[in-house]
Formats: sequence, C-alpha cells, structure tokens
Amino acid sequence: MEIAKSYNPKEAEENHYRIWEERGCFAPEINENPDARTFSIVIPPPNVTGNLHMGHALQHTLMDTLTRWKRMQGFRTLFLVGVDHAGISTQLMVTRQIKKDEHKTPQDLGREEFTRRVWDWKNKYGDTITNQIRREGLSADWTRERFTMDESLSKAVREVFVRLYEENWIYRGTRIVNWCPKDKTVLSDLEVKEDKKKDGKLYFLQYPIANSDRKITVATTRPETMLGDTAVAVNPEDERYRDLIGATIELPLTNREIKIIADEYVESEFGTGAVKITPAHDPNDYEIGERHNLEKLVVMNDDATMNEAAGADFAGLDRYKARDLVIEKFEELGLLEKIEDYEVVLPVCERCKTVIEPLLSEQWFVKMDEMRDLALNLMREENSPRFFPEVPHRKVYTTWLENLKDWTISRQLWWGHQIPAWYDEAGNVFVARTKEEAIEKAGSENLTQDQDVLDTWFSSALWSFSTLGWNGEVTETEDLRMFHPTDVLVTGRDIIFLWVSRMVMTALKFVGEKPFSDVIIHGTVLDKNGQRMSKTKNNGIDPLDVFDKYGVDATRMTLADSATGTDFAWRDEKVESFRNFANKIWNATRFCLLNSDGAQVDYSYLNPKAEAQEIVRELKGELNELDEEDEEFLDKVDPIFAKDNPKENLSVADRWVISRLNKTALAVNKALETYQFHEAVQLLYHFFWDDFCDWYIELVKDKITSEEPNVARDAARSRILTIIEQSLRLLHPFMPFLTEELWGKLPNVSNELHNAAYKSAEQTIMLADYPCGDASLIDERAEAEMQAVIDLISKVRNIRAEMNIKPSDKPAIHVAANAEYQNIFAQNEAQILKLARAESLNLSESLDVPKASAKAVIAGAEIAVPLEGLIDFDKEIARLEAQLTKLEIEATRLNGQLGNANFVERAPTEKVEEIRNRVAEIETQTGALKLNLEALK
RNA sequence: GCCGACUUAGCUCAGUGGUAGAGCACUCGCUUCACACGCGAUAGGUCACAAGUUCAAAUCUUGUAGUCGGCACCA
Repeated sequence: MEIAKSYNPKEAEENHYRIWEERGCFAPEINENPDARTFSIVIPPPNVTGNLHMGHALQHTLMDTLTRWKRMQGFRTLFLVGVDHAGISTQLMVTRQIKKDEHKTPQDLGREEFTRRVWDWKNKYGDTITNQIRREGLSADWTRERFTMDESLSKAVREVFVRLYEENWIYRGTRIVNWCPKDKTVLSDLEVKEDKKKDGKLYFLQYPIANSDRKITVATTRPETMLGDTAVAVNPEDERYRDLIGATIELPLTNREIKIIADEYVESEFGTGAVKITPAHDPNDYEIGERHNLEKLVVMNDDATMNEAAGADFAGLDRYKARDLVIEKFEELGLLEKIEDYEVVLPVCERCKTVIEPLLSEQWFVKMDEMRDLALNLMREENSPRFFPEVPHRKVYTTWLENLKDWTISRQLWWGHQIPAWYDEAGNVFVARTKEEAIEKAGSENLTQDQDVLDTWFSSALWSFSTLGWNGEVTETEDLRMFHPTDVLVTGRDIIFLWVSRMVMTALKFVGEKPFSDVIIHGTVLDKNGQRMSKTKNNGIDPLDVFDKYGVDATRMTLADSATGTDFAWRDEKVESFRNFANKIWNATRFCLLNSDGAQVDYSYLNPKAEAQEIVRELKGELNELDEEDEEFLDKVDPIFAKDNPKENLSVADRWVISRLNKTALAVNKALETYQFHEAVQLLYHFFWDDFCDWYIELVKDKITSEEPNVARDAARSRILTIIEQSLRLLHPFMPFLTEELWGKLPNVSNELHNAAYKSAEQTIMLADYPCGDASLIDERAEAEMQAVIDLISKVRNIRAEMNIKPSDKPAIHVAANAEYQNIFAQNEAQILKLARAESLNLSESLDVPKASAKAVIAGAEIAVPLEGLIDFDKEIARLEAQLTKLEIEATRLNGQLGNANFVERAPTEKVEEIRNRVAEIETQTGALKLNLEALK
C-alpha cells in the first residue's frame, strides 16, 4: 500500500467535507432509526459581514465535537447554522462602499434602492463566513441554513412585535436614550461600552443668583450642556444652600431664568454640592426633571451639533467646539471658577467608538418586567438553563435579570426589520402584521410606516424557534417538534445578556418552552501575552492561517484542550504539538498498514465475548428455549473459542492495551457528557501516544513484522488494526479529517461498522458507532502485571542511560523476584530483551551477581545489570543514593502519619492499610538499596 | 461602590480532602528497519502570603497582596 510518510492535512480537508455534504451526512434525515433520540444545537449566528476569528473557531469546535459524538452514538442530530443581518455593521459597510464607488449617500439613493444594494452585497459577499465555517469541518446541515432576514424569520419578527404590542409589553415612549451621533441611531444599554479618559476635566461654573450678588457654583464635565439647563439642584439638608432653595438664577449665555430646587439625589459631599440639571441631555437629570416638572430643553441635533435652542452663538457648532466656546465666554464673564483634572468614564458606541450622547427621543421599548419573570421563574423552578461552568454564570445571569431595564429596540437604520407600525395623518399608531391589516385597523389608506428598524438582537432572540419554522402563522413543524428545545448552546460570556437571556424569554413566551437545556460559556482566546485579541492592538491570530500551517484537526484539538470556560493564551507551540500528534496517528496507522497482510479490522479480536454474544443471538433463533438446552448450546459455541483460537489467546500486553482502551473510551464519554472537552483530549492523547504507540506497538512489533504468515501473526495484526480503528472512532469528533482519511485506508472497514441508525448510508467514519467502552474488558490484573514489565524495562533503560552504555552493547539482566513476578517477566521475556536492549534475562529468588553491577529496585523485584569494566562506581553510588533519599523522604512522611494516633484512629481503615502497605514496600526497597550500597563501598 | 474569578515547574495550563501532573522549552544519549512533527533518559515546584478547620489542605473557611472580569455610579 502506498501511504505518504507524513500527514498532509490539506488533501483530506478538501476532499472529505465535500463528500460528507454531498452525501447528506450532516442532515438529520441520514438517520434511519424512527425511534432515535434527537440532539440539536443552533449556532450563535455570526454577523453576515464578519470574518472567522478564534472565538468562533473555539465555539464551533466545541459544538461540532458534541454533534459528531452524538451522531455517532446514533442520535438524530441537527446542527443548524446561519448568520444574522447585523443591522448597523452591514449598513455602515455598504454606505462606505457606495460613498467610495459612487460618491453617494444612502439618502441620495433612497430607502428602497439602498436596501436593494445591501441585498446585492449580501448575495455577493454574505457567504464569506459560511465558507470559512465549512473549512472548520462543521457537520452542519446546510439545507437548513437560515438568515435572520429570511421571509419566514422576518414574519416571526413581525408576529412577535405585534403580539407583544397587543399585550402592552412593547410601547413607544420618549426617554433619554444612548445616541450615537455618527451612526445616527439609538443603541441599547448593552451596545454601549466604557472608555476611561485620564485627561478629562471638571469645570466649575458660577451661576449668578437674580437680585443678589451671590453666585452658586456647579461642577460639570460637559459645560456645553449648560445651555440646556433648566434648574440647579441641591440637597435639601445642605446647610450651605438651604436659604437658596427656590431662588432664581440668571443662566449665563442665555436669557433664561432657572430655579434652584431641592432633591435628595444630590450628594452634598460631591463637587460643590450643587448640580446643574439638564433634563434633555442626562438620564439622571431627566429623572429629576420628571420629579420637579422641569422643562426638557433639547439643545442638540442628532449629529451632536448644537441647535437653535442653544442660542445664536452656538447653533451649528459641534459639541466640543461649543464646549470650548462656553468656557471661553464664562472666562470672559469672570464666571469660570476653576478647571480641575478629572478622570472621566465616557460611554462610547461599541462599533464606531464615538462618544455616546444621551438624548431625549421617542423610541420603541420592550417592557422587561414580565419578560424577565419568565426567565427568572424558569431558573427558580427548574434550574434552567444549566450553565457550564455554573460559577459564576448562573449568578451573573440571574442578577442581571433582576436589575433589568426596558430594552430599546428601535434603530434609526434602513437595513433590518422595519417596525410594523403605521401612522395616520393625525399621528395615531396602528401596529399590524401587514400594511393591509393596518389599513383595516385604521380605516384609512393614507398610512406611513414607521421609518425605523428593529435591533438585530430582536430577531436573534427568536433564533432557536424561528429557524425551525415558527413564524406565528405556522407554529408547529416537524423540526420544532423534533429539535426544540435544543440541547446545548455554546457561546461567549459577552453574549449572555444580549442573546442567551433574550432567547430564554422569547421562547418561553411564544413557544411555551425553554430554548435549550444547557449553556456552555467558553473562555476567551488571548494572545500569547495573555492580552485580548483586538483589531486596534492588531494582535489577532487568524484561524485560517493556523489551519493552513498546522491543519484544521490540530487547531480543533488545541481549542478543545482548553478547560471549559477558562481563558487561555494562544501558543503556536501547542498547535504544533497537536500537529505532531496528528502525524503520530498517521504514522502509527501507516506502520500497521505496511504490515497488514492477512489482517482485518474485527472487533472480536479485542472482545471475543462480544462475538460469543453475537453467536448467542444468532443461535437464539434455533434454540428458542435456551436455558433448557444449555449443554447443547455451549457445545456449539465452545469449539469456536477453543484455547488455540487467536481471538481468544490474549497475552498480558493484549489484555493490558484492551483494558486501557476501554477505560479511555468510558472516560472520554463521561468527560463529554459533562462538557469536559480538555479531559477527553488528554485521555485520547495519552492513550494513543503513550500506551498504544510507545508501549503496545513496541511490544508486538516483532510479532507483526514477521515475514512468515501464520495465525498468531495475523491475529496480532488484526488486533492492532482494530485498536487503531477504535481509536480513530474515538478521535473523530475532535479530528474529523485525519480520522476519515485513515479510516478509509484500513482493510475491511465498511458501513457494517456504522451505528445501527446508518447501516445503509455510504461508508464513512462519521457514521460509525462511537465506542462507549466496555467495563467488562477492564483488566486490573493485566494492568498491574504490565506495569511491572514497564517498570523493569524503564529501570534498565535508566541504567543504560546513566552508565553511558552504547546502544549496540547488550548486557544481561538479573532479576530477583517471587515466583509470581518471575512468571510475569518470563512470559514477556522477548519483549523485555528487545525494549531494554539486553542479551539475557535471568530470573531467580535472590540476586547473585558480580560487584560491578548496576542495581535498581521496583515494586516486587530487584534488578541488577552486570557491567564488568563499564561501571563507574562513584556514579553508581550517587544513583543509588538518590533513589534511597527519595524513598526515605517518603517513608519519613508516611511513618509520621502512622505514628499519629489520631490518624490511625480517625482515617478510613483502607487509607491506613494503604499507607502501611506502602511503608512495607518502601522498607523492602530501601533494604535492598542499602545492601547494594554497602557492597559498593 | 457591589459581585465574581484567578495566582501550581522557565512558559502555557490541568488537577474541588489522602504519594504534586501534562504539553512545550531545557539537559543528556540515540540516523533502533511507522514517525527527528521521532525514540530513550533526566532535571525542574514552600501549589501567592498568613491564620484557621481537619487525623490529613494545592483542594474547605477567613484575611492580606497582586492580576483580571462583570455590574452600578461617575455633577
């Protein structure tokens, strides 16, 4: 067989994905079992404008690993993918492009033409990220791919809006909102981030009191807003100002007069204890304004320039120019008391980083109190969703819900779901699913639709069920019945509020059930210095580059190897080690294939009992009353499993590796059940590399490379191939491409190895049965015996290395042990001689060797390697003393424990017994070492 | 201000009451017929610090220091 010397990921990645998709392997319909349990997962929809980043790669790896694992277990799986329309980002991107190409603004084109252009852009470039997702190997059902602007999903959005409005859970109102003057749209609280500015200033402005020569000083970080002041507030308890309450201020730079009012909100200790109140430009001032019936004077335009209400001197000025001018004028008037340096925290737009302007405006809101209670009750009553890791996310989630404010859902954009509200000429609002319905409600055809669109997250909130066909008109579909609630959501911390919580609320409200059972919150991939990756820092690592350099499988392993929920610093060395692992798997398989004549993949080489059970099943048809015909039945089975049957005739090493394999399979499944991906990765890595490659292959190498065909050789070859086949299946959810590539090269693999649900599908490892591990094949005795052999070989190798014995020199090995251990070593003599590179193995009850021997002790045996003329006595003494010291330190500690009456009395008896045994073992070994040392001195 | 997490080998990280682990890097030795992306053998840690609970603490409790995150406030 031709097989390359090293693994080339590119070829495998290009071929297999296309084939899997073409054959429909990703679609749940591939599962033929009508009673199959289902497993479903929906992707957190990335932005249609987006590019794949490491966070996606991590998230997608975890989702796909779970999906592939469940699929192999025979679940009817759905991994649903799609993208969202990313209102602001997409509109900005297309706006920029039109400006560049045609020197036009969206307004020049008009709404209809502009949205057409956005669709053009989407159709042309919108599949960038989905193609990148294919590259990752995600086993997603592309026939069910969704987009938040799809007709049915849009219909769902309108339906939800109308119903919430009808129940008064959506309302329109005038509030202080977060306004981005660059994007010219309102933003929800969650889309506003903070930016610390060390070089901020606090300005102290003096306001003259009317009919008096007194002044009151207010402190502010935004002097320009004083043009919109409609009061100054002080704390009613503040002695300094008590007599001024109710006094009139002649507001400088304006010809307005404002009052001094008293409000508990003001903290006397802060600043001057007097606060200028600008109800139209500050959320707290707005509250005070409401309490005191203050005028709400808007002095800014939507682009953060001052408007006419700010006065002729200021109208048209940018907010920062206006600030300078206000200060200049105050200085001229002698009313600028001082300017202090002050660290300010500015709210900025998450996307464009422009400083947010709090602005009084009319918007649509979702009232969150009842919505919130739906989610809180679900958590209280069913502890759902379950967060992984539970700490801290469960608490963060519930605390956030408890303090939730109403959600601003309108956006001043053209790209998105236009709000289904129409106005008649009198300004009356009619919320309806369609214009026709609105006309009917209004009794008039002269209606104009609300110009705004809905927050993208409003449509994402419906993702778990709108993607499965729910749109208000259609509320029951086969997909909903089968796949909703989904099983697990995998997402990042930053999206718990924006998306996770809102999906919970809307699913409960509209489908009457939770959207998912479990939520995995994965960690953040940091750069190698532990810094967050960001465009501004330009320290991002492009997953596509990593795929090119190390392969997709190695990248997936690297990502899956991070502890669930924990941030980790990206290290190229780590991907490299998994690239090496992939190559190791490739070469181990290659080696076995180069020696595979006469061999076949056959699970009964690992588990003869399974074959016996299979025969039992087959014979059951003939032997209806099995119990009564035991003797006759056993006669039929026994000859097949006679002692000379190669499937039955297992060596210690065979039983050892089979035990290790099954322990690994059991533990991997257990780890995946609790989303401990890194645990599974570590188990597979160490089983395959350490147990299987470093020991088992080496132990059976002579046998399987034998030129001469015989039953024992072919059995060994079959066994090793079968272990590889099992390992590839175990690894497949993590390393889909490599495992598929190799699996297809093994002799006698076919769709017969598929899970029962996929028997008639074309052969592929992704539909093979996932090994669940067989506890009955765990053989502790074989593991203990094999450990003794490994220890013996390791000690001899150690002696060889320390004593600088040339590889070509083959010393004799003398071992003193009891009959049981002698027997174990005798059974493995050939392997011991080969792996320790020794001439002979001499077993006896006690050692009788020349003084010039290197010695070692292991549990149950003493080892000596005679090294006439080769031994360096000083070095040997140092070696033995090092071993002795190690053991004595341990003995001191353990004897200390045993000497403690409280320990012996209170610790569990097994523990005490264990330590006594260990002390006895150490005594034997130290005794031997001391005698050896004596002999050398 | 409130809540929370983290601190373990040179680096990146596992490890929730019973002998401190991995990968990488380091040191030494190997062109051993699958693999130098390899094989073999070493070395390396007061588990941040302090007190407490316990027969027993990296692990539980409290405090301290440092790092980071979320929320709130920010005149």
